[in-house]
Amino acid sequence: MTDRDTSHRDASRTPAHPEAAEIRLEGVLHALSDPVRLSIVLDLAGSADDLACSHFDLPVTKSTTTHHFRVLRESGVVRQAYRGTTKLNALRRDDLDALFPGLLDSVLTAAAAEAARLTA
Amino acid sequence: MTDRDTSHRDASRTPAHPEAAEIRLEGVLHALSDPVRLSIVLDLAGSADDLACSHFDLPVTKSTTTHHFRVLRESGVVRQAYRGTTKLNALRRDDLDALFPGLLDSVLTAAAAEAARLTA
DNA sequence: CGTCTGCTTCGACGACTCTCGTACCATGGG
DNA sequence: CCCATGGTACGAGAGTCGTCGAAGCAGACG
Repeated sequence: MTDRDTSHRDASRTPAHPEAAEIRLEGVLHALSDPVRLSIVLDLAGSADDLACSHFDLPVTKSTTTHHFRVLRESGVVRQAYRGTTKLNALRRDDLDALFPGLLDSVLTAAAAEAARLTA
Repeated sequence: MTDRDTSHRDASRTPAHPEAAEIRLEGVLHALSDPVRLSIVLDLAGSADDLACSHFDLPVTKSTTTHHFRVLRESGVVRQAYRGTTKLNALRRDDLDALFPGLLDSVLTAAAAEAARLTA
């Protein structure tokens, strides 16, 4: 722990994220087409700031949860960062809005509308 | 063939479409997450009116084309109707806009933007 | 009538997805 | 230092998806 003091800190454990220019529309749509992932995104959008993975109450095991978060991360929908033992998740609102203006909002609105429609 | 005189005419050969209330957001997003289908929708949106299946120049065989059009129809994205030997396709803009306001437009805009971004 | 065109149906195959359980690692606290 | 906690890695299994070719059907047209 001399000059590599920060090597095992938060930033170094950050998993690989695609650049904004690497985000593909098909990938985003595919990521959002899964009910579990859509609920994650919906929950994430409803909260003001980052949420830990453990916050979500999903009907799948931890392995599957990891898988879904990876799909969301690799498609460019969320950004993940470690903080201690937990992992914080945040929507990449800025990047998505810049690339696909209005898309995220309309999907979120549509998801909320559909949820209301089906539970009515 | 007495009272069922119209049974083999255009309307009767119309394949099954989901009701507007049956359209699911996940299904729509999944349908749009395939490059071939997205290009179909894009082409369909660019044209003023219905387009025949034969109009599209897709990099797949005819069997696969049929498959993609079925996915689009069954997810509620397009409406299909026969006219003679050809089949006409049209976006279900009204239904989609009513269910998911702004979604279709933002996807179309995003697809056009991405196409321009990748061919630049 | 015969044939051509446009689309469908039916397997089939490879690839990918979602799911899981188990084993594992890395951080933080007693 | 040891263990509890939160998340990951690695198969593995069931299911779905995209693709194709070959065969078939329904109108159109000579």
